Amino acid sequence: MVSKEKSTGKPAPAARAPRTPERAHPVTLREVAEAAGVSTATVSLVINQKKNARIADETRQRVKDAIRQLGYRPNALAKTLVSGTSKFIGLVADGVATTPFAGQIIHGAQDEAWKHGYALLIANTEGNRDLEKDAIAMMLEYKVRGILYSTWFHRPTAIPETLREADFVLVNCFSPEPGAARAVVPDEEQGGQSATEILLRGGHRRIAFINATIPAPAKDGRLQGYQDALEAAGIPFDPELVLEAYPDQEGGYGATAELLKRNVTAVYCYNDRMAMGLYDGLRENGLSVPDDIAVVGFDNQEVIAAHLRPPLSTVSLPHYELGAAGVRMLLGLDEASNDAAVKIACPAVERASVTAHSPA
Amino acid sequence: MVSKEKSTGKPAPAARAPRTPERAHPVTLREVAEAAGVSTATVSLVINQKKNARIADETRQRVKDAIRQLGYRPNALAKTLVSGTSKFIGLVADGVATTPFAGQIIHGAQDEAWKHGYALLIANTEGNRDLEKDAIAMMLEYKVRGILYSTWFHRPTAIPETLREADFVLVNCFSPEPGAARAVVPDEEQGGQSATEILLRGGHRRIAFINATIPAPAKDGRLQGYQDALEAAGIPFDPELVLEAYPDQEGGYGATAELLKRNVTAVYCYNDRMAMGLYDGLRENGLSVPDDIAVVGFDNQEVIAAHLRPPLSTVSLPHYELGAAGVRMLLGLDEASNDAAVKIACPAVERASVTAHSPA
DNA sequence: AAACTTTGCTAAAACGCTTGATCACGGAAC
DNA sequence: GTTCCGTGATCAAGCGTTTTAGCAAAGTTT
Repeated sequence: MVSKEKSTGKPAPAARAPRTPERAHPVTLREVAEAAGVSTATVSLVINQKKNARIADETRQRVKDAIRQLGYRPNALAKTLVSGTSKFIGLVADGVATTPFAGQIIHGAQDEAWKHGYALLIANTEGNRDLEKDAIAMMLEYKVRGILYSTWFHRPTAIPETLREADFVLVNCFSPEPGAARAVVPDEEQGGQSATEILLRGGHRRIAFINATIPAPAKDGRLQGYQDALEAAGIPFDPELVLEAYPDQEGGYGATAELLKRNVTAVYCYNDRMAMGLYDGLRENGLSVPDDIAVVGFDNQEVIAAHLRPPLSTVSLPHYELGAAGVRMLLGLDEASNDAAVKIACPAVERASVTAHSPA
Repeated sequence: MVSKEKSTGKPAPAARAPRTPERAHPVTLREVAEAAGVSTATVSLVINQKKNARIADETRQRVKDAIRQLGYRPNALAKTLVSGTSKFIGLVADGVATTPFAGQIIHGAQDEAWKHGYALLIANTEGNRDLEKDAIAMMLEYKVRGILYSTWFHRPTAIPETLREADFVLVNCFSPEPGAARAVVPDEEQGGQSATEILLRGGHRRIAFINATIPAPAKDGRLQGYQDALEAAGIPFDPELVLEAYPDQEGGYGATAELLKRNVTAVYCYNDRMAMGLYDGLRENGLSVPDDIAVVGFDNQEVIAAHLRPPLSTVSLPHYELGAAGVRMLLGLDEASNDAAVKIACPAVERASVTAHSPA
């Protein structure tokens, strides 16, 4: 019974299967053209809805039917070959997943790229310079429109040599050499100011700031913002109220004792993790948030901030926006110069760790 | 002074700039060939190191020099056009960033794809069916080798019609119709068993399980694993010890009172967020972890688990591995059938919330 | 009825690359 | 002095599109 069933006609029910044509080679323009009895040029014109193309309605319909019939999908690769410019944007990240943050950069970049008809090509380098070089090479070979070079925390970065072969934008990082590249970063000063203002609005006057020990743009910026907010409120800056600790849960916890000596009613922590530790420290000292001490953090690390008891007021790092803005800058839709990084606002997120009304 | 400086020769110092040639059109094979004084075929042969190509060493060197000189980058798009098969793998995710988890799937998929010479094309759909359709269409047009369809939490899913036009694998989800598709999911049963075993190894015999209220493969699987572990340890299953609560911090906190009535020495929580809430509840009742009550969670949500006080023992959801395994299945490197989802182990992560030695 | 104009469509080149077929040439074998 | 062979390189077709120039037929002016 295993005879050649070549010319006997298809026995299967799916006589002209529109889907999954046995995973042969994909349907091409030419095949559509043949099916519709026209030239490939005509099919192309129909597909691309060229306005000044003159095609009879009847023909147009015939082509459309053939396309549907065969389940034709245009080959985007071939398209870019002739047009010369691809519709790819590369995103190289030094830690896609090391942190919950990086995902947001991808997300923002992807949404924005999509909006303009671009596809995102991502590469994760985990900070490995060799991988990074390969990743960039790959992107260059795919003739990306440009590359977003991003870091998972805001910092200065050296620009890889090969990156310069492409149009590129730094995201969440910047070059220490001025004028070297376009960049988009979070506005740490404004963020620090907003964080402090949450406390000021709560009626607090003696506000401590637990800063990080490790140097970073965030360290300086967030402090500056704190000072600016105080100044705007007419409160003299007291260096005594600025502590420093390692920016994690342990650091926050460990800073409790020092903090309590300062006799403050409110604390602004460098980040949410420190705030989380501080919560533990305060609790152990029988103090409650926000009644005894109001707390704000920074970063809006959802999993922490939204779920602490009480939920933590904080300031968001605008990772989604950074990704999106990076794409817009790359495509020339947003203003940007090499001379100064564009700063994206860090919006305040108010929760229950600060009471709105003034304390005693 | 705005005269035509066309034929006056380049005044700029960079006479034969090897990098960034004024962002003209990219250097092509032909240009390299001309520079080296050979045919494009020869250049191609040199680049691809064809073994049975006979090229004189002298020529080979000349070509290589020209490539370096001009900063030539092969056009990967053109390459795939002629070879017929692209080097793309698509990843569609319903929540790249909604959760810290999804990033790990991307990461794993990207690393593995990379390893086999593939580039990852990602799309984030936020569960929007229209977006999803567009995303899949885009990937089909880029002639991807296949598509990874992933969800941010383990669940059954309907397979989008267009997805069938490609080779695909479900990642972190599965089709309710048996035999419909290859899939890779976390091994919830084993995970639940491992979580329970951590407590058993700690010497505990009366172990509560706070399960989720919302139905999910995880709910059933994690319970099953708990029962399996007890049975293996010769401990009769007591339904009284299984509570249910909404799987978040509030739920865990709210379950404290009920839990304390059960008179247990250990608790296994459906997830880390519940454990986080439970910590608060226990603390309010003057109980300490792990001395009074040992706790394990599930998910290994780093930001929580590693930073609670004490750090939480838990079980990892293998998102990275899911992404990587998905790619391997797609490429046919791992065994896989349509009949049953491949399960990836959820490794235990022991921290300080369970003491190793037996309690009173 | 001759001269244009419009309409509907196609031929063919081009995009950057790979690859099987082919060729010229010098040396070895007969 | 043919014939054969190995070496080193080129030719040319083809991958799936887009796009410009152009052609034939039909319609519109004079």
